[in-house]
Amino acid sequence: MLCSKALNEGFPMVRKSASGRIGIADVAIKAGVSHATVSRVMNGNFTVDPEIAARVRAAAAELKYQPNPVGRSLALGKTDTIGIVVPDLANPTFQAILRGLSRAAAQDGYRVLIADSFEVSSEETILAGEARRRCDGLVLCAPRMSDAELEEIAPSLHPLVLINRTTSAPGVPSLVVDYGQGVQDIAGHLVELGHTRLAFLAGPPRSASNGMRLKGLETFKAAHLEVEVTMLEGGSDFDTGHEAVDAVLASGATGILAFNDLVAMGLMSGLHERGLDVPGDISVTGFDDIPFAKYTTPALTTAAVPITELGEQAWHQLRALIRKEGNEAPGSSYQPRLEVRASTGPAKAPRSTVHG
Amino acid sequence: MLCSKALNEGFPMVRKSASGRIGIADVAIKAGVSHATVSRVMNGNFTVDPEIAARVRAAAAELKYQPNPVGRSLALGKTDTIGIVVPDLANPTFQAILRGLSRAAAQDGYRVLIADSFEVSSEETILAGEARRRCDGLVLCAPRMSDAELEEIAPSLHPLVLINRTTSAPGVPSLVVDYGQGVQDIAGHLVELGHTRLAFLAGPPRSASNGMRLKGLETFKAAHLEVEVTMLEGGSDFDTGHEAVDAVLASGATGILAFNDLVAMGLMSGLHERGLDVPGDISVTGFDDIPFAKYTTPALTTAAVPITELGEQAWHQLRALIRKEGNEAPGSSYQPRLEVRASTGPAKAPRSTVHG
DNA sequence: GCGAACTGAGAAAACGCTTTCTGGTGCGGT
DNA sequence: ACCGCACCAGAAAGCGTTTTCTCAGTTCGC
Repeated sequence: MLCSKALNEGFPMVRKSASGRIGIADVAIKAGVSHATVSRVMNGNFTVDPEIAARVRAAAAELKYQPNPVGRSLALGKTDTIGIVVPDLANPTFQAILRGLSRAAAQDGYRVLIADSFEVSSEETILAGEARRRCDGLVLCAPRMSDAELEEIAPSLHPLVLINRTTSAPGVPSLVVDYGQGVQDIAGHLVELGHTRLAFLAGPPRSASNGMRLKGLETFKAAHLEVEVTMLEGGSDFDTGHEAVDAVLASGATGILAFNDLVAMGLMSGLHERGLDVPGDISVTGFDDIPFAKYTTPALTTAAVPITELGEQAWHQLRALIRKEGNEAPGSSYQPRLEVRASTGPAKAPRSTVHG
Repeated sequence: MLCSKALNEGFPMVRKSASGRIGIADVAIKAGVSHATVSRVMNGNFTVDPEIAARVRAAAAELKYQPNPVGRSLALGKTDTIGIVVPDLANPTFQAILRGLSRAAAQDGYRVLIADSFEVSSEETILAGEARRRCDGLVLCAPRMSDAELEEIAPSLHPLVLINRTTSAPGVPSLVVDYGQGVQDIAGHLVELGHTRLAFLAGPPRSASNGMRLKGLETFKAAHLEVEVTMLEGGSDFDTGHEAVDAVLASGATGILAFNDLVAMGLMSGLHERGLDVPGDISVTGFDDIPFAKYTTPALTTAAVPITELGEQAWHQLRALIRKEGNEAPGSSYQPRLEVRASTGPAKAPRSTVHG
């Protein structure tokens, strides 16, 4: 008590650079003008006498003054920051989206704040809310939460853009890859090569993109009754593929559609260890066309998704929302492009069905 | 003029939720208490009558009130956010660091803001400054800027931790991987296998970790005069390795130390296309032990770096700095672990030197 | 030569929160 | 019964900006 009082007496309202960091006030004092004028100069407001402006600029330079972004944010009501929530930062797909988003946003002077939900869907809601409050907008990447929950929180997250997920909440653009068409293209490719027994090594159950693939395969099966398609449980990483070898062999399939490139690579590796030849014995396909896919042995047949571009587009959509351009949130769909490489080849010996 | 005046008269200082978003004031009004009390309740201050606290909590819940982090940040002088600057977000190494950092920081309630300098060193200084001002601390990842510049800006960036780079500026912990020892281990492994002609496929010239590798190789050469080591220019990605095939073959080396796993994979892919066998004809090694390394064909011999852990440790160091624990910024060095897999084998035919 | 319009800069309010300061109430001690 | 102390909640002062408001000093027009 006494102490603090004594201190205050010794230091009567001087404060100056109390926080240690120099602020607008210091510049104002040094230049002999008011805070307001300094602010005007720093923001390029031309209603300031050029001579005074020069003096302020000199003072600012000398003190190496840089405006405090937090103060600015509070006054301006914007942070020049956007947030992105991803289910798993270790996943190359989300890394690529993040990269595209970050690059595009940076070009407009925005930074990105990341939030990794580690695939636990209950965290997503909280993370999204927190991130949104600190930012001017949010990108929700393949959220694992339920449709109902997504729809419920969407309004409070606006401006919001969704990647690989849709919602009926209004004003929320969605950027989705047409995984359904992609798997159909891949399956078609395998059938053309003579495969009649296919297997799909599925992804994370809660993943919407996995759902889209499953739906695509249903469509495919309906159109190709002669083809047998086995569904196998899986995941989204290497190890999933590696551990699925037994299940894959047990299925008797000769053409394997892996959930994504990672799973395909794990699977190929496992098959190789068993002494099986790809594509001699079994054809394997991936999805995404991650950079590595070109360089596996054999090079992986896959469906290329312009994933970095997706991140970039996400920023453009979000920017439009932030700027309140009444673009009615179009959203868009991306068609994967079949990329035939060396991991697929003619079926070895059709076992269950005889053609021609 | 007249308009605005009329407006003000009609709306005399009501404001309420001017920003559209509900604030502490709304809760205060609803609960019939002051802002201060709401703040106290929200922050778990127990000097509030339980009954009033309950009323406030009810009001907050009903209005779905969430404190505005920007206002909080300004008042508290902290943002609960840290920044990380990386030279290239596409590089798996930096992705892994980011992941480790993000995960560790999240556990302490901190978020991370990313800044990608795209390998242009002049951007780094600006990005670092901007990021730092928005955050409570900064991680500078393998900065490409000069030692002088780094030392100059380091004080203004404090709390700061460096990854794979050191500086003489005080109070800046450094987390470095001992790449020098790593390449020596790898080179030693190749020599044990009988290789006497090695080649090093270098990384980005400005990369400090590349410098450490070069230094390590110098040490190695001094200790193994019988071994010839060719230096080849390179980079840090797949394509670098893929395009280096000619240079590698021209060198006549039988053991190739690639800058990292990516380069090694690209190289193996290129060699495979030329019909060369790894490790039959040429042994190839990588560095980092990225997740993919286990799954290449042949599986890649490499030096494993606990890179995610590095990101994690970076957070712990930064946290200590933020909390002003006087830990005198120890920093630490990580030893890579040689991971022998299938991409290295006995030298085919020692050409220039004959042993025992 | 005087009022109106204009210019430019300072004063002050606002942004949304935390925290110190202040003051009223109720209690216990003497 | 009175003084003092502890308690608790409101008032207000920050935090570092931007921006509106205000007002003094000019300039212009008539």
